[in-house]
Amino acid sequence: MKSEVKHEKRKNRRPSGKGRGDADSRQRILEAAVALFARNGYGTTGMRELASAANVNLAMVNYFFGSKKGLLKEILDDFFSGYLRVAREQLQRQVGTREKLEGFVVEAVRYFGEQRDGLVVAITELPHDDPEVIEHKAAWGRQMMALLGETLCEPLSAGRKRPLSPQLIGPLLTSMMASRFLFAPVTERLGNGGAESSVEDYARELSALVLDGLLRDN
Amino acid sequence: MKSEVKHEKRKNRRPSGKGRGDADSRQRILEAAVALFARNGYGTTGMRELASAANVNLAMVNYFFGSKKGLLKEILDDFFSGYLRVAREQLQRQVGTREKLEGFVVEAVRYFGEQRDGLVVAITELPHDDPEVIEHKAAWGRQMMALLGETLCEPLSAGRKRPLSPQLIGPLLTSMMASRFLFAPVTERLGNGGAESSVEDYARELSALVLDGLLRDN
Amino acid sequence: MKSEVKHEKRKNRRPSGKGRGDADSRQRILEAAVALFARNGYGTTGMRELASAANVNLAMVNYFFGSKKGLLKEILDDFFSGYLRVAREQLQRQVGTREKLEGFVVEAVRYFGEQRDGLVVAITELPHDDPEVIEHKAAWGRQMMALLGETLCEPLSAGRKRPLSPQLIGPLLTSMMASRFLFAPVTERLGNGGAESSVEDYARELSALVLDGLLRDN
Amino acid sequence: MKSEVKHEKRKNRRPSGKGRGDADSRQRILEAAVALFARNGYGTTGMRELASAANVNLAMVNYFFGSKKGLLKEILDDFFSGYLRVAREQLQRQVGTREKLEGFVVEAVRYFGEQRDGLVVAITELPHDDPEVIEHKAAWGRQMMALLGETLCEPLSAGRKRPLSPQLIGPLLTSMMASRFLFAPVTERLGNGGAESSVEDYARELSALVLDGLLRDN
DNA sequence: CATGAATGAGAATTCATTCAT
DNA sequence: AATGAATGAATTCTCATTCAT
Repeated sequence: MKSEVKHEKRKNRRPSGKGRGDADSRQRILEAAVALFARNGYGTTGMRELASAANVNLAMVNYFFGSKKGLLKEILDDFFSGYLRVAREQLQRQVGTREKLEGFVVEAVRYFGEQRDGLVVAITELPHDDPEVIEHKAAWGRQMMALLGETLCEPLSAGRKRPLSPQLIGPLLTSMMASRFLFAPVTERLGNGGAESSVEDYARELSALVLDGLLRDN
Repeated sequence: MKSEVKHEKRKNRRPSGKGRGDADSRQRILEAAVALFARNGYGTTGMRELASAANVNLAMVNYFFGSKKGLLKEILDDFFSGYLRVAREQLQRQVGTREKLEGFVVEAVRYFGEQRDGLVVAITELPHDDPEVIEHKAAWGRQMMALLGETLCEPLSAGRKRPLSPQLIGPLLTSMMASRFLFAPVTERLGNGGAESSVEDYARELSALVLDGLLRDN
Repeated sequence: MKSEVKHEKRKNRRPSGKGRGDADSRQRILEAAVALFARNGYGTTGMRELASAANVNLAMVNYFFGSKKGLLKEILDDFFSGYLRVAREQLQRQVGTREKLEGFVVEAVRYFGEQRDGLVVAITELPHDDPEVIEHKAAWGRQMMALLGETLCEPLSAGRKRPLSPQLIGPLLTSMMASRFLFAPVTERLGNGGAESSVEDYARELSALVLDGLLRDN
Repeated sequence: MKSEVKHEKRKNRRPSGKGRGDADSRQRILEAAVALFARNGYGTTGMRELASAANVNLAMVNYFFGSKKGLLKEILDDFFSGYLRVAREQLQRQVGTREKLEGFVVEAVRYFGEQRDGLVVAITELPHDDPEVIEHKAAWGRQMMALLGETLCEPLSAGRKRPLSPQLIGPLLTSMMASRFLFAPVTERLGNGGAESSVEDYARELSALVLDGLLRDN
């Protein structure tokens, strides 16, 4: 309550200006948190574990983020805002639909690859309907849906019997692109001999699969 | 250790035939758990919450499942074994590849629809690499990969420059089919006016999208 | 309360007369209990652990002994009654004091060696003043004190300035004879090269020391 | 693991100098623990009981000592280090063997009298071979054995047929000196009319018996 | 005798959070 | 900005015990 106000002000503080190149505590917490939440789950990760991984005092987490949930919200916001930005950049270009989609898939997959842990946290927390967090997710979802509706569903639905709704392809595309990263801990255990393709190849392959299905009018 | 053995034996017990219409405690725990884990996350759900939802004494959870993690493992096993069964039934039929895939998607989506909560638990716990749980997931993954390799990747890779690996399409197909259920809590918040398509329609639509992409040789 | 009555009756039951040579459950429980209590402590040992070590159903412990504490009391009684019996046999003989004492030390040490676990339980539970158990211990203590007073303290005090009280030499003798067994888990860790003397030698050595002191060379 | 390090540092903290006459929490816990463990046994004493006896919050025990076992280890270390110190002070003096032994017995008994509870905990936990605790005990045992070997066994064994090993007389002397305190709860129940000798008298009497034996009149 | 289910209390531990310094 | 102490509630799990079968 009161702490919300407090850390709202602190949110964009700079590293205390000591001139040291030392990464500041706030950032270290964020990095440790996204890594731990991704690997152990939000609920399972304790704040002591987190504080010691970030090499900060336990009380600093609440000092900077107000609460554990505030930390989660910031992680989700960071991830979703980046995802939405990438989507906007690609889907609002003035090019053909195929090109738009290709660009979106390639760049979104690249983003996912860079933000693996953020992605995993976002996806695994998606279905959990915590009252404080769910509205955050819905807000981002709304924006993404609107974007997809305008830039993709309209042109794609043109030649189709049944129109494609953003409610269908939003989750669908996101899930597809995320699949590799979501399953990574398991597929790595399967010992495929290290023949794992690069993220770039994965993006291209995925793009092709997606496109030639979606573009085919049925 | 020793308790593992014990409740292994208890696993398939019948309701003790007391003539009471009262459902078996073990089953009630399982049902309450899958629902709560799906909605709140495994780590976030407490055993008090769970026990009271299942209307059993708190200690019964440990009595039947040994630990909270044991309960999770059983939920995961239940879901994955059903998924694998459905996959086998559809993919090992002696029909064309298109028909096989259609059958798989339709039936798997139906299964996912019936086991929404189990699906959500399985997916959201996928990336969390708990040492005790990860091997369970890997074991099921291996079987699924083998099945997909034999029944899908081989025929599909025939006319392609680069072969399709089960490591790619396993996660991909699963994610696609799961996407609707995974995002449900968010999409429901978006107020699409209840114009949600039925699971059957969803399955067919998905099947079409998947197929015409995958079958096109590029 | 009511169970006291119940198991009082059961106390001296015979093995159900099936004619099988199989040691009966009650005995197995007793043996497992004395071993576990000695090694892990009474409070630390759980009844599940006990039941499984004795290879009996968990409920059988309460069936036979009424409660965990009842089991302890029986163990203590078993040990103390045997100790008192040995003491009586040796100390009430019509021989010289030295011979009496020698006999007592040798036979008591032998008994301790045979009942190591019982000894350890008795000694380690000695100082713990549980209201239900303490009277048991006091009752045996009284008998032992009386015996020592009559048979040892009187003759020994004859030529002394200050008389030897049973309150002094009772604990003293018992502790001395028990010392080897009490410290065994630690001394075994010290790696004395296995050059451990036999219980018989230990008894003789101890007897000499008790009688003539450390400074006397024998 | 990580918490081990933390409270290692906390170990020798001073009372935070708040000017409050209030004794340090850590110390209060230690004192309450040694008293309760001595009277009820380590396993039987609960942490709620302990916390409320020490008048601290339940969580402080783990905060300061990491675990209940950590608390036990510290209690044992405190007692054994003091015992070893007393032994060193007396046995390493440059005096005759008789005088050394007399000094040792008198001072050790005095120490035992001052640390009754610590003594009782140490002795009653001696035979319980908890993997985490046993090495602690063995470490102290080794040092004591070495000391006794050098300072006592060598001179004493001079005029003897069979040499006296520290493995024999270490436990023996310790047990003898501890006997009074170990049996106290029982002997007090015996109602000897309060004619209990002082600790100093006990020490002297014991010293005489040890040196010259029961049969020698002194 | 023996069993498995069940119970409620309690175990030790960890939780997220607060606060004075 | 940072710290260590402290808190009360909650955590998972185990306890000894009971009971119907």
